[in-house]
Amino acid sequence: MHSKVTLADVAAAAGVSKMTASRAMRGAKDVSPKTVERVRKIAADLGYMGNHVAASLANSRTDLIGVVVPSLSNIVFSEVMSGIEDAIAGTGLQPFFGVTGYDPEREYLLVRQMLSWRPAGLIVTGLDQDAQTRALLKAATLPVVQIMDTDGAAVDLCVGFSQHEAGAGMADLLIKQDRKRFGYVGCALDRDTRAIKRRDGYLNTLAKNGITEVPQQTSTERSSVAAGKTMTAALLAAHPSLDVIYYSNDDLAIGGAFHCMERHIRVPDQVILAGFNGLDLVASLPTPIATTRTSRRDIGTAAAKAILSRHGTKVANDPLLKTVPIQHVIDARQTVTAK
Amino acid sequence: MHSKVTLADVAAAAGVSKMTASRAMRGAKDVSPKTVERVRKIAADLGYMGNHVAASLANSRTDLIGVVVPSLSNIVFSEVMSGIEDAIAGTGLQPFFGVTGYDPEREYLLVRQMLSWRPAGLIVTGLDQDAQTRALLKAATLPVVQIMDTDGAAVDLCVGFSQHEAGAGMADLLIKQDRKRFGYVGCALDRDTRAIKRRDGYLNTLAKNGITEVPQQTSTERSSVAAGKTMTAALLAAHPSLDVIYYSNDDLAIGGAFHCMERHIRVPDQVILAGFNGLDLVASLPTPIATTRTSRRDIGTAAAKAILSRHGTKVANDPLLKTVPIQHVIDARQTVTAK
DNA sequence: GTTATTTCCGTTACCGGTACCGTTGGGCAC
DNA sequence: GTGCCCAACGGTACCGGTAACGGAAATAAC
Repeated sequence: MHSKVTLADVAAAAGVSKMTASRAMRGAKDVSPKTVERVRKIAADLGYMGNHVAASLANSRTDLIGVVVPSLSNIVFSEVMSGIEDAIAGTGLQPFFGVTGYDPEREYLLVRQMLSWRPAGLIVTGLDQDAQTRALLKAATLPVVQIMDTDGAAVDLCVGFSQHEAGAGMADLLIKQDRKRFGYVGCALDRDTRAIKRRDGYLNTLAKNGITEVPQQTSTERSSVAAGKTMTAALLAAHPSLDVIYYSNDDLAIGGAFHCMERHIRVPDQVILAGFNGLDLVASLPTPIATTRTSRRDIGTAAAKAILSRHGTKVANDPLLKTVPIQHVIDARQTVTAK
Repeated sequence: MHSKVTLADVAAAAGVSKMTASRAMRGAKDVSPKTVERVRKIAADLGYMGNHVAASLANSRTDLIGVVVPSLSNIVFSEVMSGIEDAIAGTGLQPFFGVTGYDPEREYLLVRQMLSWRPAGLIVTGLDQDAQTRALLKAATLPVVQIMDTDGAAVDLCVGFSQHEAGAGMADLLIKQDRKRFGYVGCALDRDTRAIKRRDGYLNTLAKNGITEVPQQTSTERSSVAAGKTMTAALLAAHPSLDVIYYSNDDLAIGGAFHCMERHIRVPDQVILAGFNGLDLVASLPTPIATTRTSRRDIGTAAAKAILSRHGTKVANDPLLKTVPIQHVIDARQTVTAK
């Protein structure tokens, strides 16, 4: 039975002490090349497999990195995780994740459970954890990176961009297009705090420009192309004269684009549709829609690197606030300028 | 400093032994309710947080469940992970994942690393691991679930459907539409073994029906809507008379649909576009495209449940092969029949 | 040849919990 | 009061590794 082979067995078979066997397996110093080779050969023959659990307990540090995201059905978070993966590939670190479903209580339990694995670092989405979760994160002696948002106070490290400014920036850009009748479509606004911030930024900026009548179509269901389609239909039915619709994200905006294609509503001549995220997909749409490009992958990579730079360090380094650039575009199909 | 509070500290503060404190915290038997309350109160005051690493070492079993997927940029695997999450939510199990990028060598290293965490179970994508990885999985004394594919021999448990039959089934359905000129567009066929199986099923079935001339447009780049668009353009430029194009997945097919919209090629009258996966998105497309609906979430859920059912069990139960149904449709927009 | 360095390996003491078994004391039957 | 039983708790020995330190043999320095 392979999995019962322990380091002591290997050591015994090789005629060395457990300690030497350990060093040989890890490639540590103070072992002769001959011994290393012999130990490793025997380990392979015996089917020995290291035990991370014991190793982690012994040197009181794991190679785990916890990732807390609100959802997996949103491709954006997959891309963030993908960026994390890229950054830690080859470093021996293992990501493990949990999904909150935008539920603060679940987030709290998740963070607790993760912390009790004593990970090397924690990456959590957003800055709006509730009090108990924040307390937990603050008390933890490990690097914590909050991502995707910079509107608020970070517990430790922070990588993202201002969601409020994202909404405001898109509003500015839309106003410059000389439009008059602005609408809004959003989902999950009861729990997606970042979507709320974007909407607030959007509405505030419109208000500053004297635009206070902004018909909205909202729902608590989760974002999807299908929802975008039906909600656009509803909004335009009630307010046919709208010449701008801002959506809480690209999925909804794509749904809006599909609705307009079917109804032969000219986009963007008659109505500009503006989403958020800059999904790859929107660049291929037959219809030009506006969006805000965000570099999710870079955020994941930067967050993971921030943890890596602290890995092994006992003392806390400089706190970090990294703002990644975003880019507002009226036609998502325009080529991306290399940065 | 919170995180240095150990169970011994709690025990000392509560005036009980470590053992009693341990039992109190876990809600085990043989502790009086009064003591439990007192210990827990003190633990909370001290900010005590359990240590999964030590606990796992002590009782030699973890609550981790490893998930190996080839990619995260494909929404399909996010959905699988989402299904896994659903199944284990509330059970105290923690998923941790790794991404192979369709690279067998990386998969091997990943599986090794995961196994050295002694997880409660392992979920890996596909049946086509290389020899060394298979050996590793076979030797491991834990439930291993291979998902997404049933064409081949499983190491232990298996949840999925026949990729070969999926391709064949779609070919059958397309032939029934009375089409004559079949084409194919695929990406990543150098490494995505499941896509290869679908194509083989497709081509085999066409051949059985006397259709041997099947123009193909392939690429090693990863699937995307953009790739689908350009590859469709290329294929139709070379073979304008095609009246069916089968794609290796929905992303490419959607790109094809977008191309046809822009060029005013009538879909499906002039050409049927058939994808694979049944992404939610395709149901909202203005243009009807064909697809095969697969229940990714169910696969994830079933895989996780299979592991759960063995959790804690020492002996191996019955091996399992669970085939989940798939559904071929010519118009993805048609309503999904409840199962 | 003697002393100062390396090089290489072993001993000891944990890391922070839990399983297992033993012990204590109070309630109850008689 | 004696004996018995069970609830409630404690002592000990690990789980499988690694850090820290120490010591002996081999090499270098003089």
